[in-house]
Amino acid sequence: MAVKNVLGNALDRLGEAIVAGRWSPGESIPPEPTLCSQLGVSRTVVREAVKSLVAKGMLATGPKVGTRVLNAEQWNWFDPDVVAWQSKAGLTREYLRDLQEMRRIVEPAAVRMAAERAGAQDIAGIEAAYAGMKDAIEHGGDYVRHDLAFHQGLLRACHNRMLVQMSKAIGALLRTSFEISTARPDSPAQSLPLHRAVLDAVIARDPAEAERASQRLIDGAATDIELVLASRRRLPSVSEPARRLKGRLRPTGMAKAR
Amino acid sequence: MAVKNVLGNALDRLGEAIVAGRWSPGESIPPEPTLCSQLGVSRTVVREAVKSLVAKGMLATGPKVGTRVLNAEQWNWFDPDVVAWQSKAGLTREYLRDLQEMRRIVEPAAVRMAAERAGAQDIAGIEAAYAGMKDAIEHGGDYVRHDLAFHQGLLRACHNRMLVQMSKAIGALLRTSFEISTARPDSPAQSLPLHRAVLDAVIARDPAEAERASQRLIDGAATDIELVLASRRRLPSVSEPARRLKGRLRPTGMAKAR
DNA sequence: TGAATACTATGGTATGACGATTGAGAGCAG
DNA sequence: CTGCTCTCAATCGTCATACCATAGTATTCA
Repeated sequence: MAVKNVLGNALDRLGEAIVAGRWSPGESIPPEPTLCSQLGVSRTVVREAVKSLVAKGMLATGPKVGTRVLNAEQWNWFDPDVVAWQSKAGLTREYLRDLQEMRRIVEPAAVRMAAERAGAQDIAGIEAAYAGMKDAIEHGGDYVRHDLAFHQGLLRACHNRMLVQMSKAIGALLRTSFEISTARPDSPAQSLPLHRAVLDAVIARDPAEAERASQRLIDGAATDIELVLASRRRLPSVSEPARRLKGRLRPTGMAKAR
Repeated sequence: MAVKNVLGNALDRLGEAIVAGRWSPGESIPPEPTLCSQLGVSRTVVREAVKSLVAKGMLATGPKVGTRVLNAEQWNWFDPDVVAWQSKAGLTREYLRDLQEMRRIVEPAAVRMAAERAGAQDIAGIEAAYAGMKDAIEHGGDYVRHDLAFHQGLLRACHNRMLVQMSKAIGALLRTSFEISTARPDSPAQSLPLHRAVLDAVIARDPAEAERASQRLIDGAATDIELVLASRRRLPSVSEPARRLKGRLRPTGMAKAR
């Protein structure tokens, strides 16, 4: 875990605040000098952080008009940072729904392509991830990490830059569905054979079967998530203003573990 | 068309150079002072431009190690700027292929969802775009713009933030497929009824039919593109270094139309 | 010869100054 | 009193400079 530099901290805090709904879309965030004191950094850093957020489609700036928060539809939802901030701020119902729908559409198709195109290296990587998952279940260990690697390997094996992009976002979904399986400890063990089936179909170069197996795998995770979505009274929602943070952002500048 | 500020120009020139393959992945771009003189701007601007590119996943920086170009797989391919730069640098075979595959997967599914969820406003927008397309064919006019609006409206009507994101990238593909129809002037007229069919199915709230109609529409465009891909001897490719640009970047600082 | 140390190139941060743009209120005419 | 114009000021945009932090690289010494 490396420590982040000053800019990284400021960027994260701003990004998290925006994603958490600290300011509603269209609203202006405080002017640069104010942010400087609130974040405890120089104007240089504030400006570079803002520039990064502009680049991610979250802010728009203009002289005199201030720096405004854009509508969430314009954010780069495939950006790893945006995904991380959203995950930290709390996965809303809408976000999980969007993510799940997207995954349901993209992953089976990508797996189908992977069955046609995966190279030996791709398969070796996925096989290693599978071994890690199995080992984690049998002897304890970091299951999520290998699960992530499995799906990411699958997505990468389709050799399509656009589709690979989505693996980052899907990662957030996987993390959540594992969070959930805390309540259902048998979940990983149950889904392991489903993973195996996908991998076997890819190795056998059977696109149709690979697609079906992938769908079964995703549907299993989907029901898990829906169970929890239904059980939780309410999820933290972007639409409810983060009134607790109404004061200034905490101006701590201490290095943060990543 | 508004004029861009200094940062916008510097950012575009850097972004275009990177996308055009001016430096290969892993290679360091010139140090900041060099970029300052090459681009004719202050270090502040160079740094903010670099920060934007870092935010888009194209660069990584570190003290002493320099600023390195990341592998193209890590770029935010759904970022409008990245798409624009790639389009300007020349659409490579691989890029068009990736884009087309992605569209083939996503758009029919999105249209299916749109048929279930589209509101009156969504449909009104798409209907207006269709009218624009028809008018452009019959009386001349900007066909592409309305075609873009049509598909973008469709994607937005599915009310899924992730899927909406992709409309930006698909726009680049549509522009290309229209560029192509210069060689086949009847193409728009032929595809108009296909568009109508999609819209009708959405209005009728018939998801299955909407999906099929969308597939027909996309396949039509796909064959057009493949024809041109096959006819062109070779497309400008990122893999071939942009040797013509070997000297310094042109240091013109003039305002540019956007 | 190898390892510890000093050096240096390069990005990271802070500060101050001035320019450019535009929203908003003041002031004037009708 | 209403409506237009015009000035003003708030805020971002750009530049310049200085110094710090980090990590390769060279140098020196055992």
